Amino acid sequence: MLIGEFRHSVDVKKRIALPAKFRKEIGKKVVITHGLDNCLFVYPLKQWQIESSKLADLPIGQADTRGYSRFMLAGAVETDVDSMGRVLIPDFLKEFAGLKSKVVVAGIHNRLEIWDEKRWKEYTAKIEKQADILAEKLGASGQL
Amino acid sequence: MLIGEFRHSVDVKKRIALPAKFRKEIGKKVVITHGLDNCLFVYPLKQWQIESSKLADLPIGQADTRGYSRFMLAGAVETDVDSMGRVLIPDFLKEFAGLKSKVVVAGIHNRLEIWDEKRWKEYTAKIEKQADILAEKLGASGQL
DNA sequence: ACTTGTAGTGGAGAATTGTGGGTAATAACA
DNA sequence: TGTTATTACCCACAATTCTCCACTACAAGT
Repeated sequence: MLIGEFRHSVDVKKRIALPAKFRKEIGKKVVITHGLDNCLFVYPLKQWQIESSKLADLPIGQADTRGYSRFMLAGAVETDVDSMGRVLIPDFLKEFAGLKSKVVVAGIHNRLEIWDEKRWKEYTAKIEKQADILAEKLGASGQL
Repeated sequence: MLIGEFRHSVDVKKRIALPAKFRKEIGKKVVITHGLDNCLFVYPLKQWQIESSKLADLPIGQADTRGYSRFMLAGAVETDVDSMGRVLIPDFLKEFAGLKSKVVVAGIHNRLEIWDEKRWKEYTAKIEKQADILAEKLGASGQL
């Protein structure tokens, strides 16, 4: 289970160090792709196979699902983790997520998320305020 | 069953000693995460697995549930309890809960809660006044 | 009341992690 | 084919984190 929140920086060569805690669980190959809410998703290769097959099963007849699969699949890159536990972020993904120098790497169950630090702060500030309401809602609808 | 309320302090290295009473029941590994009402939840590893599997099942397609799982999962850290029964509090959690020097560690059934002493006093003062009203409400709706 | 044991706090040394840079290899263009 | 630019791999340093040990204070039992 990948959990936790870590602050790292993008170096001049567009590399981001993955937190040491995650390295064992993640392995040597990962897939980085467009995430939701302007972040990047990083899946361990194994997990990616599960996720991408879900996308493959979506009906091709609907414009919405077509668009969504393109968004996720075409935006995906398979990358090696280097010997120091770092991954290289392609330009188009770096730009998509608006990554500046400081980023946040967050573990969300079976994936990592990479956020620009500023956006992360804004997002979490918003969520914190709603957390109790959300908990209430999810509880009421039996999802929690 | 974890019950009781203990006063402790955060040392210069952001460590908090867990009450000796709880150590056996808690074990060597715990997960600390964002709690509701600005405190931190501390789960024994076993209990966490139960809680987190609920979160893992939430749909990724809804903004609400995405936000809530980020709040709980990215806000969580798995930590070892050191040989003296202490846990390390990461910066972002310490800040979230507004922990100063003095904290309160409270046992709530199957988890611990860590509160800043000042906030705890304010909160309990408020709740004490309402306790009979709350009991009434819960009784009326058949929950108690 | 004294002694013994346990619990809470603080500090120092050691190991690990994060980040930057340097060199070699590959690719592209002239 | 030679030269340049970009990418990949590896090493080293610096800062942070972890682990272990010691001291003090409170509590309990004799």
